[in-house]
Amino acid sequence: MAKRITSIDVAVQAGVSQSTVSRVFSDIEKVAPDKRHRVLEAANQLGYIPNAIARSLTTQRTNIIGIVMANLTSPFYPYVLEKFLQCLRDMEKQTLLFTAAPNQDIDDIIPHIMQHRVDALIVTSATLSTEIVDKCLHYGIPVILFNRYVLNSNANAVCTDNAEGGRDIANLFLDTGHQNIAYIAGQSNVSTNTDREKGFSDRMHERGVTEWLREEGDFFYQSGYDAALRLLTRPDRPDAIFCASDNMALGAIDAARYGLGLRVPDDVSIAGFDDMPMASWPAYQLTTMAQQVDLMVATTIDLMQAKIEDPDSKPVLRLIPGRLVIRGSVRGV
Amino acid sequence: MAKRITSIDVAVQAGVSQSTVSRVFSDIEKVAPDKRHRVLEAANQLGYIPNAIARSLTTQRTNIIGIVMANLTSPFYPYVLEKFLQCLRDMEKQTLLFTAAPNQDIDDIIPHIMQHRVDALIVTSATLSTEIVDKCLHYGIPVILFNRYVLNSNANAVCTDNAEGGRDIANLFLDTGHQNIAYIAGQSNVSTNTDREKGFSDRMHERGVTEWLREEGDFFYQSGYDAALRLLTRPDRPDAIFCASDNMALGAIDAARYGLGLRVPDDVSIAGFDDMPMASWPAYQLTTMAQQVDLMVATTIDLMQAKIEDPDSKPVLRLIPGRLVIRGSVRGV
DNA sequence: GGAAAAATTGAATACGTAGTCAGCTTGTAT
DNA sequence: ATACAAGCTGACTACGTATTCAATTTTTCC
Repeated sequence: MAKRITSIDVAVQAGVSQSTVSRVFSDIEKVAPDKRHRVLEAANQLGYIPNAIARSLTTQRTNIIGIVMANLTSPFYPYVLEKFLQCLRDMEKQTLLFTAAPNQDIDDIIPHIMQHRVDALIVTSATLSTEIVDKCLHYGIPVILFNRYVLNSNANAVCTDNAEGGRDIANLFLDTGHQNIAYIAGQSNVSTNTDREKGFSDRMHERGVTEWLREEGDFFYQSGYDAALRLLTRPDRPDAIFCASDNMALGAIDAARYGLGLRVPDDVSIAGFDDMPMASWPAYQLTTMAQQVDLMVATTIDLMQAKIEDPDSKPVLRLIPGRLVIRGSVRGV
Repeated sequence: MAKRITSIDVAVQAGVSQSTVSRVFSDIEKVAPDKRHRVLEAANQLGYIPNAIARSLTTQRTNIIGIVMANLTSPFYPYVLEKFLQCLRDMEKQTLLFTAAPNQDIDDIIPHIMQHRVDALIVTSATLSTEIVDKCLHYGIPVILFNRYVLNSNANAVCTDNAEGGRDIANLFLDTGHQNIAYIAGQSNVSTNTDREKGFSDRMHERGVTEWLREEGDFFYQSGYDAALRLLTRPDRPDAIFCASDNMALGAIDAARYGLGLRVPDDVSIAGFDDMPMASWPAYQLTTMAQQVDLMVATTIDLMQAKIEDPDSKPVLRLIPGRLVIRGSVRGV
């Protein structure tokens, strides 16, 4: 393993000072064309690659963005991650990715992240305590929550308008004349679930429906499958099920079809939430409330940039409307 | 935004030297219990968090592993990524994640990665040129290819035994009496495809079959759907299709069922490769050659560790056998 | 041609930590 | 009581770059 080449080596080789080499590579200050050329030549010859570590130490910027994720196994989040990676790559930022261990509190991994002095932290699918957010901000690390929000927190947040989405699905089922509607919840302590359920419930009440069936899952396929089995084997079988996630909706469809031999949507209508790629597959044709991921990601990046540039800006919650995507899993549309 | 707290601030507060603070946090050298206590107290009081950047600069280690991925949208790789993240987290390593832009050569992003002086680089779903691998090694950055290999390269590689898997699928179809077998290829310049196809072809020849149908896809769902449509609308309709990926196999199943009203496996048997989570869903019940992801990831990490500890160790290619998972999409088993 | 302005350059220093080395303290064996 | 070892501790420096400031060179404009 060879000696590591530093800017000083390049400087010596090119017959200039280390400052000049630095200037050539930071590309901001002016350097005379001939010297620039000599430096680049020397750098190329020696195989010099600037050391981002050392650079970060002096500039107090790492150009690294931390992303906290869970649930990489659900197909929705990989798509989100991919979008973030694309955006950040286009901005010449690097991405440090973190997941929490199954029973690990997200708050506990934040100090690890902070050691690396990321320029900002994007948190998806997990909620941070107000204290830890404030701690990050105190250290000058902006925090942006994606698809989560915490009231009275100092973190920026970008979120689908889950309540509105829930209302829309209630409307959809009622408009198409469904009589016996059920809801399959995700984990009931997660805001994405509670908001969707709240919107759904409110609209149901507004339109005069006061009772409906409810089962609880965990956002994943299997729980949707199981919950749907429970619902659809009842004597008062529902004719429509709103699932708090596409994952569960796909499980519900499979439960209806393969578990019980029912037809979707003839025997039971099923709607989901997210619009993950599989929702459009011929096998499912899931009618669902799409999250506008591209827009959400872009908004998140914008908020992040704004907060990096003006750390004192007030925290913002941006609600992004969902888009109802009508496919074939709800009858009567 | 407050002043950044450094080890010197802690040292002053605790009435010790900066060295001692460093020793307390690097946790290797001995420090008298009372001083250690005073340091920790002071650190806690001031909200001190060690600066990993500065640490990396002196230790010449970042504790960061780079991972290069493409195809996060195919459900197989998120699972792989999740496993890597778990393993690395357990080792107290951080993960810097990179994806290539659609038409970007992986070789071009390596310099960006090297700037950050990652301790090692894991490359999945992309192939590196021999030159760039050597460049990484020259800089002391071990490279481990995951599910890819390059002959005569100096990179370590961990790979499913794709050829053996292809042979096994050929055996499966022939043993169960299929007469007219087809193959749907992934991109034909990717080793995962060519190896699977080579194994499949060889075994077919060995067992006296010299001709079969072939279509080409790109490993993704839609291409499997389209290719299966082409195959299954032929007058000499195949009674078995081996798809080079589960993704395409699911597309093929949907094409058969929803595109053409055929039954799987009664009218056509379909086998895949990967065993991604959806393969086990009731809707598909896909018989497939499973890649032993956990074992592959663990092996990759092992090779990485070994190479970090002994940079001069010879490059190794580890073939991990696949496991045939029999479900319901192939008849006669 | 000369003065002033602009552009370029290099020396020196800061960034925050780890680790070396020498000195100090304490304990131990003689 | 003395010599010696062992255990701690602190001063100092390296890590590789960006950046400030002053010095130098070049350009511009009368």
